[in-house]
Amino acid sequence: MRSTQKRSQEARLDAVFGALSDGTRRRILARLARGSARVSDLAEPFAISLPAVCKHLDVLEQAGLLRRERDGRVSRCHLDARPLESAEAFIEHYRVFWSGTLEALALYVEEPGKLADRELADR
Amino acid sequence: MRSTQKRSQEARLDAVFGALSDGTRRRILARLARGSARVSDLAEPFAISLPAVCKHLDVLEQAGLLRRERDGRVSRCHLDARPLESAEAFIEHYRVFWSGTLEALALYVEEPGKLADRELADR
DNA sequence: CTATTAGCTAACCAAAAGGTTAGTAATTGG
DNA sequence: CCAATTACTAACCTTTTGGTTAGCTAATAG
Repeated sequence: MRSTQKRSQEARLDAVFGALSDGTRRRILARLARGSARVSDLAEPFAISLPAVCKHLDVLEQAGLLRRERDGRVSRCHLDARPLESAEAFIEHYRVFWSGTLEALALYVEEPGKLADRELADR
Repeated sequence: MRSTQKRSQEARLDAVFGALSDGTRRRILARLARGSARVSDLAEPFAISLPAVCKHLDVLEQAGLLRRERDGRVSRCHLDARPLESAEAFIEHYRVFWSGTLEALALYVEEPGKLADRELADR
């Protein structure tokens, strides 16, 4: 139960960060943020083949970041940004380590383990 | 100058998100958040070989998330979370799409392009 | 009806990712 | 000095990734 939950959350993070690790996919997400679009519209800015774009869409869909809604011969693609929330939550734990105000980091250094044990427990 | 001092922001995001897309590397980062550690210490929790861990450390180092400081035969590894700031900045642009308060999203829908053109221009 | 269009599969390819074992270099403990 | 430890390369293997071309299906325009 706990381990199952943990695994799936880990797999979700794998998929989301993996999806974000490619510039083409990030550009597709940026395009979708302006509104839903057809596959051909999404493919238009790129110098790669349509099937290659389809594979990128598959990756985004697997990560839960894109939904496809088939209407006739047209697939309309929508952004679903919700999986980004867990990705940002992960990164957010490290904010203290880059934050301009070093008070929090100093606090951490003085009391090691306190912050880490609470927010960075093995996951 | 041999080392590329200024790396494109896109390549940096590729590297950072790619580094985060693996659970082993995320666990290594979590460990480093508790303090610097030797390579063997980092490897200890994992059922993989030491060279495999070294490769993960290489990936993290390439992404700028880890610094190695050789002291004798020991490499001491330090977290450098600063590259996460740009990763979070990227994700942050999409917060409006998952945020609980839907006012901003509604605003966006009413005036498409306004928000997107300002914050999500393909870079 | 026919031709075109939109989106996909299938099959293939090269390169990268993630792992292994074996071996090497340098440092350190006995 | 000798042996063990630490971290790393080198070489190799398998799977995944990101791309291709060719071909297929379903829907639509004329």
